[in-house]
Amino acid sequence: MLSKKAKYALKALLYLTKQQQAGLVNISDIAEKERIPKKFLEAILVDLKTNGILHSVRGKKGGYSLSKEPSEISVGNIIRMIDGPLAPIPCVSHLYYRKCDECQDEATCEIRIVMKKVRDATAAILDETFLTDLEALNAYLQVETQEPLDFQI
Amino acid sequence: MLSKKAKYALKALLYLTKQQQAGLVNISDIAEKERIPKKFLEAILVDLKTNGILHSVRGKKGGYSLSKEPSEISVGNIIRMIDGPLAPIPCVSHLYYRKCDECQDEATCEIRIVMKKVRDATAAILDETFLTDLEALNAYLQVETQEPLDFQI
DNA sequence: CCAATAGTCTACTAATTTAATAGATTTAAT
DNA sequence: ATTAAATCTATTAAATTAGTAGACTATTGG
Repeated sequence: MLSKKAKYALKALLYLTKQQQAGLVNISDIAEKERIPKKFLEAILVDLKTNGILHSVRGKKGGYSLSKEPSEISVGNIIRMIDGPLAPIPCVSHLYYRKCDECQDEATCEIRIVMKKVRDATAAILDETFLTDLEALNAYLQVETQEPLDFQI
Repeated sequence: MLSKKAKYALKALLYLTKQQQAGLVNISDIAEKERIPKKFLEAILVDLKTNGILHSVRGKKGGYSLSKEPSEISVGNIIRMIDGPLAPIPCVSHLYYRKCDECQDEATCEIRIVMKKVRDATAAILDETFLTDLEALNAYLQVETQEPLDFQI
């Protein structure tokens, strides 16, 4: 499950992507428009800043902006920053590899193989979806609302 | 993240699959061989029984066995029984659909579209991997241990 | 029938993670 | 100097996860 924190991060970053030419955007603005608890959002933005994708200016007229191009910030990156590994079990993570506590022998663990497939499929999607893609998708959905997309819920 | 509980369930069921012709297998046996805390395993097995994939006999000489063919029990099924939806957010789940709390408008939520892709890719793998597949994989890994598989960790 | 063995039920607890909140501090603009 | 904004430290509340304890019930074999 994606945490609320990660979802808030995605929403905030997407908002900043849309507002990119507006310059600095302040926390209260993001919190209000995206309905994110302000204090919680504060912590999230500091986190994203520490991870190098946000830039901030303090004081009056201060605020946040993206410090990288939205075409270079992937959903996978963002989720990893907030929630950690995409992998369903630690032993199949690329960037956060860890031996599973319960695992007797990694080399002959069948569960591991299946979960590796899941992690690879997930990463293939999330690491190739960038903020610009979400922005484009949003624009599309706004217009096509009358005629809904054909995927099944 | 897959919970330990779900992982224990998978291990227990795989053990029962391997022991299928041995008839009934008791909790202590599974717990010991798979190194699962016995009392915790008890609860898990009751859960799986309630979900209709295990059969049990009480009393001396009692124990557990699969109540369906291992070729009909998918990893996806098992995980859903223990951890709930495969979907990373509730609004893209097929079997456990729920509106996301934070969501203002589902129809124009970009995050939803990406997460739907992830849920579909995950389900495609887990719903098509059955206990028999894991068993076969295990047999393969046991033999080929000398020459490891060529996938990357 | 009774002792041993094995599943079942109810209840609790402990640890961890998630989702915040409060309040003081620092920085910059006007 | 005042105001608006980010930042830092600390705490808390709720939920989830992982596990434990102990009494109860059913079956078998002597």
